[in-house]
Amino acid sequence: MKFISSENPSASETFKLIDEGLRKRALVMVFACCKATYEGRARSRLGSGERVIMLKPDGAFLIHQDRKLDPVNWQPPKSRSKVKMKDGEVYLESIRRAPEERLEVEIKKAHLVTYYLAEDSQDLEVAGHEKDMGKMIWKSPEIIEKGFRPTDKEYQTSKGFIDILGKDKDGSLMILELKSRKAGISAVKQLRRYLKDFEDDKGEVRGILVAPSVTDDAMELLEEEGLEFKSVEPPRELNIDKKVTLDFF
Amino acid sequence: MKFISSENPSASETFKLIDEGLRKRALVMVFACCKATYEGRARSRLGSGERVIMLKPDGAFLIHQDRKLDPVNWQPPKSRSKVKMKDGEVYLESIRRAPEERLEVEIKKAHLVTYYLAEDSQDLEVAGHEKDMGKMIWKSPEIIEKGFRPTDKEYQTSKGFIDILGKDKDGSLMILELKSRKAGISAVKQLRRYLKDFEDDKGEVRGILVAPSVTDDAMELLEEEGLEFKSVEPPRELNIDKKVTLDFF
DNA sequence: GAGTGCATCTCGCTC
DNA sequence: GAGCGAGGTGCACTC
Repeated sequence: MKFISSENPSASETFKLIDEGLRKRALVMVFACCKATYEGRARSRLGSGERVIMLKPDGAFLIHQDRKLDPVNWQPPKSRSKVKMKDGEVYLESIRRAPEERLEVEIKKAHLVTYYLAEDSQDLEVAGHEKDMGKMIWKSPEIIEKGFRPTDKEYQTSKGFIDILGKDKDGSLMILELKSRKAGISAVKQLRRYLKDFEDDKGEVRGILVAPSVTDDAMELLEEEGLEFKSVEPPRELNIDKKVTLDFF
Repeated sequence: MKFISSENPSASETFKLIDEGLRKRALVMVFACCKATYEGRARSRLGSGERVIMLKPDGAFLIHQDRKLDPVNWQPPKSRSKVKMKDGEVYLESIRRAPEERLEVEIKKAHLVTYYLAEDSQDLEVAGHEKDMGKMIWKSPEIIEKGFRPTDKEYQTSKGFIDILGKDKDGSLMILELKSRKAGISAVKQLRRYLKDFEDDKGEVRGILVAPSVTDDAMELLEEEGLEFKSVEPPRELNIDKKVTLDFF
């Protein structure tokens, strides 16, 4: 028994099915004409229309319209969902604490109510973000240049964390700012700020922006500031043995 | 006829229903055991498990697990969704251009396939973000202090945009940095950077962080830097006449 | 189409 | 629990 579904249920059937789904910690889906109000970090109101409502067993609550990728209203996991009947109408309520937030949905007419007992133990494997780049460079510093020796990662300064700190073959300090996608002007500014923390140092200090590419403005500013750019693609292998790579970074 | 639904459909029924839903520009929902691979800005792989798949008429594509608020895999609106049959199995494919991204889903077993013809003309009304604060202060500058006269909004500097620029009752320049939620240390750093652009000015320049509250570190840094904090809650009225307020900001 | 910055960002990590 | 930074961020807006 993977799911229970009811087409065009009455209000009391709707209530019963949602309540059952919540108690069984199922994934509840409701296609209905509804209204919603939200009050918390902001405040919002959504007039009547037909939407898909999703209540997940971890407390996540989503209302999806027929457009956009993001839900129009939502509550994050660990929120507490309830279903209620009042004056013959079904209401959904989701409350979050810290910050205090409240989402209320008035179901005018439910078209289809379903709950699923979804079995899913798989987690997503992803590759290609900044952390992977860091691991790769830490393991194979010659990607940056011959003779580069990284000494620190996530090195704390008064301006923030330097992704990778190291020395070149001549012993000059190298500050690496990593971006997994095209780097913009803000990445250059960030790098520039880190360099200021080292400008009193005796030896030369080099600042290198490491990214697959840069915007034109960013490249311009790099040259103005005497900073360098090294084109590096983030690694995209999914078959990495995680135990090994975690030791590296 | 609001929706068409089929319980435990065969592969060919699954294909037919999804194809029909896509052609009718309906909101298609599939509860199924599936696998997914994504390749684009990053790369990902998701092993077999039971999930809810949503295909919206605007091209948005979402795969939701029974946990988290965010979809585990997705494609944004304007992507092109297709359904295919290969070796007796149903595949979903969504392709986006610029950046080139591809999501493929292999449906091992569909439990419930539905498509909805959702009628929803309502848009969300929200209040309580930074822009609302800006409007409010522009309209009622005395919120900041008696005698404050704002002169510019979104004022461009080499360091970025200053939210509101103005003068106090003595003619000193005032730089306002707005945050609609608790401001952290980064907001203070941002304000400090803007001030540097005016430090050569003759008269006094005041920097004011305007937010409902600040973190302790942020308050500390404000005091160190001789900057000010003004506690202001973002407005939360939903009944604003948009035509009027748009003229103000 | 690219760049910039806000968001009820979410999510994961660290302290 | 709070703070900080990355993200396939999405999204609206400007240029």
